[in-house]
Amino acid sequence: MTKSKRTLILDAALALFTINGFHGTTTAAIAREAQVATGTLFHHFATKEALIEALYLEVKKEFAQALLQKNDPDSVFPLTEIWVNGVTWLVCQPQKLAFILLCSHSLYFDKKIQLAIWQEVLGFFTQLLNAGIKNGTIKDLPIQYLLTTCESILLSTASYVYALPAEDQKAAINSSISVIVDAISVPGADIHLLSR
Amino acid sequence: MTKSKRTLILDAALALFTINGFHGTTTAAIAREAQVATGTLFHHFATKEALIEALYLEVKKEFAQALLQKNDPDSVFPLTEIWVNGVTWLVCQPQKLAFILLCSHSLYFDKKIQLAIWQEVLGFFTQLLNAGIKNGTIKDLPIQYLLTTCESILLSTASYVYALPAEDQKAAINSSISVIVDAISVPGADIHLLSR
DNA sequence: GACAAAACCGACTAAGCAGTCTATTTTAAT
DNA sequence: ATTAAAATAGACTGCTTAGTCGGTTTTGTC
Repeated sequence: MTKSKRTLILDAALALFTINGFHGTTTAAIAREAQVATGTLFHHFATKEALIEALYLEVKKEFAQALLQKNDPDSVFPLTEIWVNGVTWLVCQPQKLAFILLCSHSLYFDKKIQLAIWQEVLGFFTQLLNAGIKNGTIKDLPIQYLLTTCESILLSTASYVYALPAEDQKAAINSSISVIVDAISVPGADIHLLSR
Repeated sequence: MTKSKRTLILDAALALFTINGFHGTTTAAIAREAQVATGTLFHHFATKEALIEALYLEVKKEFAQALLQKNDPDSVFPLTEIWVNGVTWLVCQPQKLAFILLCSHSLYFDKKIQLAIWQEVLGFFTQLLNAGIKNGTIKDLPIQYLLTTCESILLSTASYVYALPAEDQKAAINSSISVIVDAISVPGADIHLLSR
């Protein structure tokens, strides 16, 4: 089965947005890149903004799934596994990383976009942090602050690691674990308590 | 002395950019907000992009000066003083915080903008970190990674603190110190070594 | 006060863009 | 095979917008 035009359009949009930004990318350019007529583009997406929103939803959904992916069936999703999942996925999907970065402060999205699966990630992570606070491994700071801190360090770490030569990336990801862990956990506490 | 038109234009641009973004703000709107003719705007700034660049330079310069500001004459600029300087300034200048956030991933700036004073900040901070690595207080990670980590935590902390009620801000800033310090320093090392 | 230079004004324009419209092709169901 | 619906095409349009231009006012200097 060949890729649908809709997918081609989204792929083209992702590529162009991450190079030229939302403003710098015209719908005509997206259509051209996708080898599709502008009419087709607007058949699938009512407006340019709807296209951006659809792309945002898709990327965020993929990202959420990557974060919650279970690699080790015995694992119970400790913080570090989610961390490595996240950085690794972002580094392997640099366009999506750039897109998420672009969206994060773009002001293009007035209204909050509902995204069930992302709420799930947030909920899961919140639970993990709360448990950690309770058992004394995570600093007793407002959850919201812990979440935004994790997110911003995650994104900046991924950006940094991506720029590295491939052979250094794995080691850099491992080093980054101590940064996030020390940032939010109580000094000296037993990290492994977080696994439960 | 009354404000120059040039300043009025920059003020208006800052206000509008942080609300509607670069694309969402027309030069006509900036001129209107500044109570100035469009001709005047283009007399002071050759193009819209030149205006954005000028605004960026000014804001970044102010920010750099705020970071390096000496409050305590006896102090030798330890990391935490710079940190508190930075967060406090950003929280007190929310428009400039929003603008810096906006610029940080905007793709509007193709070429690197030279900014002597910012190089100075970076140089100073780099020196501080290197000294810390040498005396075992700062983690032995690549300077570039330490710098971007500090910057991203700084910005996300400021965003978070700004959203808090005024009476909680001071405490939140103090809590944030442990986050940045633990993130980049060697667990158990004597923090005060950093002051030298 | 005469003169030039700089600052200022706002109507105007040329280009670029999102989105439309009508016509054509493909898909799928009966 | 027929037919309706969905997908596709691309020329076209009306609006928006960055930037211009000729003229006017302000500022500073001798």
